[in-house]
Amino acid sequence: MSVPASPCSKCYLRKQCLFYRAPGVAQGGADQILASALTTNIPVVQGERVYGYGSPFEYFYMVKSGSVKCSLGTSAGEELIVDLCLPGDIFGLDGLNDARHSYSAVALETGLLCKIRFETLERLITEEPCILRSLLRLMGQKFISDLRFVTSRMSTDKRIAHLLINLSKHNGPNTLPATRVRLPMTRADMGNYLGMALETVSRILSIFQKNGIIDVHGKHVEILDPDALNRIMADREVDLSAPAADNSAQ
Amino acid sequence: MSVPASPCSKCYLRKQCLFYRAPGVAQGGADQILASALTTNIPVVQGERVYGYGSPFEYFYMVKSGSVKCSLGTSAGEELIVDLCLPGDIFGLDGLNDARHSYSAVALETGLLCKIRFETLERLITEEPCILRSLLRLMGQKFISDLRFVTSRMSTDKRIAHLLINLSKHNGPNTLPATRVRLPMTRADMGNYLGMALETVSRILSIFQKNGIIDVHGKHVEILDPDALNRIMADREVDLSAPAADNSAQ
DNA sequence: CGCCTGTTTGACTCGCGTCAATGAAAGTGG
DNA sequence: CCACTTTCATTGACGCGAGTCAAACAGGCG
Repeated sequence: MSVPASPCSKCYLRKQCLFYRAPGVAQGGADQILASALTTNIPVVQGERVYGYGSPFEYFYMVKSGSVKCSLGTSAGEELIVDLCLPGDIFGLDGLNDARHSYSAVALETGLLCKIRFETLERLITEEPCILRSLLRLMGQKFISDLRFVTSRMSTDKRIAHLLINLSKHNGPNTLPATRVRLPMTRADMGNYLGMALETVSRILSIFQKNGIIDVHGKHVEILDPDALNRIMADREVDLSAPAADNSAQ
Repeated sequence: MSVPASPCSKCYLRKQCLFYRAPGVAQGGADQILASALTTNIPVVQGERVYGYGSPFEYFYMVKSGSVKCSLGTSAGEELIVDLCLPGDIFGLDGLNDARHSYSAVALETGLLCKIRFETLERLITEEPCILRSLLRLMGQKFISDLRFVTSRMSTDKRIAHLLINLSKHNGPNTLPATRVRLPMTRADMGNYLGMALETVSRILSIFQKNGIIDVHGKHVEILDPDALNRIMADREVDLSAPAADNSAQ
């Protein structure tokens, strides 16, 4: 083909990328569509706001590296983090119901984003119906997030276990091994996201550490006993009262 | 026109109906599209399951009268009500991410539903792009539900106030006045939906009643002091310790 | 009339939020 | 390179909101 290779054809996330893996689109065709519509590798630094509440809705974004929090603001000035976006995740869908964003999106870590203009995507959908399927499936995924169940039903230790397991599952082959997790956010943000006080986050991480389940150093967590984490999350009895590891030499 | 009038042209919900009010579609055209695609006035009785977890995804539904709860099941057999659908609301979008529903939908009250086959809707989108806008806006609305904020940040009395206000706002001109609310669900379901114990629901309703804010009789609630409800929700100090009304004769 | 489901109310307990103080780490300027 | 400031994290003490357990009550239905 005489079409120039899209920048996505070598992206390490291409297998999980919404736009790239649109089912039913021949790869060459998808590349062509992408090359014309996507803006790739947009750098963002930690704390940078990608968009704010009420700002005009123009793009869908994807996290290529780093992480992004999407949060909802209140009249009292508090925030509620409603979505945590890691590499491969999409955000920006909160602008769909009117022409403005109802969340704000802030980079938790320095990284790279890709984006596609919504109008372009709409046009592409009418030209290539299978993209609609992809988009709807993607939105469906965001819908059935179990976060609401986690925050409204699970005890605080279960919530932390849940988050740790989720983060470790998110580690791809190109990143850390599944037993090493980098917490992308502060304790305050974790608490906000999980619906608990930041002190509780810290306390539970300490308890897990005392029991030899994990090893915490700031934002870096080593999962020593994944089974224990799973047991905690699965509601089976786990004794979190007595230290299990011989940390006495410390 | 020789096209027969669609059953929707006289529906009392037509102004808020997703399919009917698709913007940019000439009314006659919309009617025609609807007549061919919608199944209207499907009766459901209280407790009837419209679809269950894992059942094949075929339709989008709309509540015409009555109410429907959408809930997520857990391995332990509990349920979590994630959506409460009142007349004019859409449900069924939980089937979008794969070909099966991830929620179950159960009628809370006897009423009528309308439905549209998803495949048909997909085809209509490619023929009439403005329907895509409608659908996406609708999905966007579901996204930015503030329920997560309510359940994870507000105290239990605020949550109840929030629900009562929402229900009263939902009363259309054809239904009850804004000061009269019919609770569509049991205390247990309310608690489940709002993330609290059913006893707490009952207790708070009683407290509101003692303070002369509402008058409760089973599922029927008369809002005596809407301002007080709004103040409770808005975090301003409201004294809920002493009875304000002269109910001593009771 | 008794059964069953749903509601109300009380008593008790405890998980976790709040307040507070200290410690560690990271950024800032001279 | 080292003081200073600021942000972030940890740990303890304390109290309250709300869950759990339990019992009595109301209403609907066969």
